[in-house]
Amino acid sequence: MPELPEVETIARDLRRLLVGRHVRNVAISGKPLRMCRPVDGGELERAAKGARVEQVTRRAKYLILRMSSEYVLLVHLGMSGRLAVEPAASPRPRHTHVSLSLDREEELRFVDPRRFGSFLAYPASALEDSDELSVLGPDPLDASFTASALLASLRATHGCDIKAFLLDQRRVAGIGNIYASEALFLAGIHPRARANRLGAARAARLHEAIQKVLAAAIANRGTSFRDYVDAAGERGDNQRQLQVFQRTGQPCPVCGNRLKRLTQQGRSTFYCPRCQR
DNA sequence: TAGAGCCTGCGG
DNA sequence: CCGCAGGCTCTA
Repeated sequence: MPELPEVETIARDLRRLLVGRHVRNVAISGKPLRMCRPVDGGELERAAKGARVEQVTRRAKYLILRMSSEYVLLVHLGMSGRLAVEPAASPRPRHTHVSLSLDREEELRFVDPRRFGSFLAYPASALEDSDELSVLGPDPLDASFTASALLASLRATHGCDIKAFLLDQRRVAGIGNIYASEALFLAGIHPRARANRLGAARAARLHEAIQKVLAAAIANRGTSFRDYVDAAGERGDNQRQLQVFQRTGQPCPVCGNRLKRLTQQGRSTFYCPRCQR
């Protein structure tokens, strides 16, 4: 469900809500999360129990909570994950897999019906070299993500579609299915175009489109297409800005042609066959 | 570099 | 009942 803009919105919310707060207790559902990996309750307790939240940051689609224990919590929301600060007295939602009780009678809850997300604890010193972060490409809003870096990365591929390239977190980290379609539309590039055949001019347009689409989505506090909500339970506003995502059959906002859908890597792609070549 | 698989829930 | 869903990992 959440891509970079949604995770960034949650990170900003949690920064305001959590920094300086103390974790009193840790409770887990015991159900395995991503790839059947159980939440390590012991490690979580070492990391969080009695510790203070010092910093909240984001890397790609990961949230990073730096704790006073010299541990970090590394959270991925998968498809259906939610993180929210709620009154401890409120009933825990179905599929609450991790619950950190805080001061002031509140809880930080990780709710994830499909369990594609993950909630991990790492010693802070081991975070950069973790399996999760060490393989990630540049954050598309980071200074290291330049048009020429994108071009070089495109040229290093071996014939994959540009859509698949954008979803590959080792190439660029943070883009998901919504913003891949939206960025390709804005750049006028067909989703089936070969990544390694894009020239410098088209790579530069794609680079600009990616940054534009993501920055706008962050400014709008994310896209709430179905059930994404921020850390306070509020919906985002960016769904009004989407040009092609889930608009099969509707007129292209630029040329009026019917928008189409195709499947790549088992995921839907939405595009305008006339504007995108 | 594609495809299957992992899970639950929703809407047609 | 079916297909689909904003992600990722393992396999061949």
